[in-house]
Amino acid sequence: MNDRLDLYNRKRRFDDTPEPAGTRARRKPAGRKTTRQAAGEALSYVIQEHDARRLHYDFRLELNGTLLSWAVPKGPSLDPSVKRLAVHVEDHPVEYGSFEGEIPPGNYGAGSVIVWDRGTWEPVGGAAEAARSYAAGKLKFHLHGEKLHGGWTLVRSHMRGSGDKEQWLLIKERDDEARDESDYDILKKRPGSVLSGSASVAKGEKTTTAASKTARKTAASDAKSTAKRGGKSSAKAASSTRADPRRPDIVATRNTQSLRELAATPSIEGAVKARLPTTFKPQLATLVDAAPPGDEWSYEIKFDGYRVLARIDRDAKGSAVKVFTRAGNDWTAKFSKQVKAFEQLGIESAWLDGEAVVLDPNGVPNFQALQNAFDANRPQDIIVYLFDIPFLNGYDLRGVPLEQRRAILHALMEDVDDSVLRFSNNFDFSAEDLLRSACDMALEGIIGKRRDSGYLSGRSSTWIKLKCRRRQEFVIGGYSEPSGSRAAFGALLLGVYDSKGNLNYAGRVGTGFDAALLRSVKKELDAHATKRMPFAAVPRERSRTPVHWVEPVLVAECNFAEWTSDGIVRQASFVSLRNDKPARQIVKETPRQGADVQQQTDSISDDAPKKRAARKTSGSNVAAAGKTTAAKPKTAKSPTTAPPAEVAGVRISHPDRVIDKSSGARKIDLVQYYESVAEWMLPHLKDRPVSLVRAPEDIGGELFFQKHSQKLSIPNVTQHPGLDPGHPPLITVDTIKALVGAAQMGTVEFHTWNAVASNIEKPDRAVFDLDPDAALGWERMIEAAQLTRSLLEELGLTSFCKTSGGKGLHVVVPLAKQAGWDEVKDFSQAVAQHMAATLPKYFSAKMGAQNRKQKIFVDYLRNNRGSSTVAAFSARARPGLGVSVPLAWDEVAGTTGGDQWTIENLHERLAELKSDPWADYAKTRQRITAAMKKRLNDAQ
DNA sequence: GCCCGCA
DNA sequence: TGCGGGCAACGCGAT
DNA sequence: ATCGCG
Ligand SMILES: [Mn+2]
Ligand SMILES: [Mn+2]
Repeated sequence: MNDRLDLYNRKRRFDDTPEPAGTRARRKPAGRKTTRQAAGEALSYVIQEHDARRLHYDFRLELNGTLLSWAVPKGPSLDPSVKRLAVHVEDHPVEYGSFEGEIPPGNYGAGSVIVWDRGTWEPVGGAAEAARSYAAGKLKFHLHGEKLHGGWTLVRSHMRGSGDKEQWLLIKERDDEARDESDYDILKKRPGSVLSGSASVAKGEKTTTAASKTARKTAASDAKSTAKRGGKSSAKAASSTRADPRRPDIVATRNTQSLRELAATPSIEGAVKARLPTTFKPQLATLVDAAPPGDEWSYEIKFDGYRVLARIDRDAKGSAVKVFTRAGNDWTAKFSKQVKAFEQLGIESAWLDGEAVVLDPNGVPNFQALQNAFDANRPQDIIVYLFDIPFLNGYDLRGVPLEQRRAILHALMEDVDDSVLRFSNNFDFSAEDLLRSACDMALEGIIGKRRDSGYLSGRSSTWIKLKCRRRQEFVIGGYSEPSGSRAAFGALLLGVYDSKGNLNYAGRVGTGFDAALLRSVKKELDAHATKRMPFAAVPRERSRTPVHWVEPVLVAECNFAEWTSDGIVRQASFVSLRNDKPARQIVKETPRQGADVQQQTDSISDDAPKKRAARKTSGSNVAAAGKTTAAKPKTAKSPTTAPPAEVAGVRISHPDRVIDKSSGARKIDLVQYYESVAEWMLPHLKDRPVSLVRAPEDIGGELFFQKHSQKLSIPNVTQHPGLDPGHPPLITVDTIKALVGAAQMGTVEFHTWNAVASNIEKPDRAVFDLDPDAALGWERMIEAAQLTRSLLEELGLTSFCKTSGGKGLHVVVPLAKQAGWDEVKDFSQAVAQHMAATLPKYFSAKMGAQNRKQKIFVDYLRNNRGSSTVAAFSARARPGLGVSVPLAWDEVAGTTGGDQWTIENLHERLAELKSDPWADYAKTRQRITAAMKKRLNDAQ
């Protein structure tokens, strides 16, 4: 039986998509040949470019009446040295090979499909042999397509892809058709469809695939062509049509040349002679949910990037150009390429305002890519879009209308190197149209600015931002009980079906309802109440209130900010119940990717990457006099603590709340524990960025991980803006007040980075986190720690041991702040791998439970930049509230478990200690040497 | 635990 | 006023 | 290509 097409047919709804329905592979209309090869006909070959969730190329070869298919994420390469991953996917009907068009949202594989190449293929050894080769996992063949020719190999790798997908590799054979990837990228050189007129290649027109896919519908692209047609400068065009007639506009009427002359001494109306300030605060946009009426606004695309201010001053001693973040951090060093371009603007002095972005392969600004570019120190990948010029050549232009400032800026940028510096255009469309286009293109939103406004530092209403919200239907699978005075229910539990028919949990929505809606929705919920949990897997969240299930038949339309990578919606807001669509058809809709923003718009701005907390370094240094200074060990529980209490000068709310049911420990006990160990603990926290595990209710309830300062919520912690680009400041806990303050805020665990804030790129320690298979006895852990120590010692490194407070031990290696993150990480990986290689019965260097059966996982991954490990003396949010405790090596053998000490009993140990078991830690001066690396290398 | 957005 | 949601992100390894 | 884990 040939059932290979069943899956394909099941995944699609044929009444709803323009794709061909598969006829049975072998059952054909009368008169048609049984199979092509039987008749000696050539076998067809096709590559379809499929712009689905992920852009990929479907590589298909006809054999035995169907199309064998692989998804090749990166497409084919003519370079024999380049292997391209090809994920084996289900067979497709032969007819599908000529399909080109849109697969509507909601259908499997939604997105656009074009036939990128087609022709015939010829298996080496003939068709009969091909079936065997295919089964054996190695196909050699020749292609006769319009784009691809010559010999190719598809080989099944030993690797396995996700699901039950086989991983194959697509490789060009060495022959006359082969080309070096670096000198000929066929995907770039021959984009587009080989069918019909959309083959831009035919005309030799250079078009990116993303642009060709989306250009047709975006207002932005129209904007560009309009601007292009209208003249050299769209900014100029804009101002000439929009200038306020009451104010004679000396800028609007000028051409570029004339504007540049004007720029040399911009003493125009509104400009004031002024010295160039040394610091400058940017103007920020206010979030609004609807565009204001009227045409006084011009719009720009909101970039998902990082706000930068450039200061140019040729009179300055030192370098003329400096680049600052919004918070005023000097990031000049990260923008070496851009600095050169700034120098070439021919400006004497200025403040320039813009946004740094990295465009992803689709031409969409991508914040993650930007971070990567910073991390990898690749300034050449970064493009700075400039949109304003508040100071120029001795004049303060903040009083000059926006349009005129921008016209001058644009003129100045006429000849700039646009690979690193660009002018960000504006669009004179209706905000609605532009926003829709922007959202279509998976951009974040748009920025509106009053045409006639001056430049106002800080948050203001003359700049606004309109954000894209996603919107789609969800299946309601349950609801949580209301709390307080809320009626009916708290939130709806949402789900979407996947292609296999599983209803996957997709988060919850608890807002957007008014009282009437709550009531009417509840009525529906009650009508469909069930004991049966409808999701494929129980949602793994911990709900604040109990949940109830309903049959998965109700459909809720919601809007939301975005999907998380876990398939959960963020910031969902209820819109309405829908009964026009069967629940079974509700699937995750993915926004269309693509749209080369750079080509289509040249546009830009935004106020800042992500929300960033307001600046504040709180007065943690104001030492509270007397009683609360040094930790006076207050070990025992306070017998009766009348709420609210005060500890170390910090008010403690709900002191008597039980936070650990298993031990009965109360919030005040944890707070007092931290107060009592502050003296011991603070040296481990000081100046070290910290992530917090917080449990505001109790450790059995909702836990969350906090890496950045949340607005100003935790009192007394120190904030470090700029260390983690694009995020609110990182936090350090440097004082007892901060420590207790954090505990007051529900912090249970403190996890520290392997570097200090003052030298964030140079880790000062490496950590080996020994994680045991649950089945192993503690002796094995002791032995493992000692073996780890021996190896390190052998290499010449002194190490220190502490309990984890949970199940294992940590071995910590102090290092001089010398090597970078990568080097330390690579070294620690080498150590872990060496251990796994020499004692494979004892150690594994691979994470994952199945790699650790009867073994101990040497977790070196804690040594990544931004990773953290639970700090010494931190409690753990687990039953019993274990504590991570530093040990002398000669004590290790006598330990009984990773959670041997708890917030309850640690004081006993501390009271008995004669000296700090880690007394030598601070004195240890050592670094990773080439010799050490070599020994590890040679050994393995 | 607290800030924010929404009713 | 009171409620609910957010409060990390990234590498690794499996399938 | 995507999921789950830590
Ligand atoms: Mn596909
Ligand atoms: Mn561990």
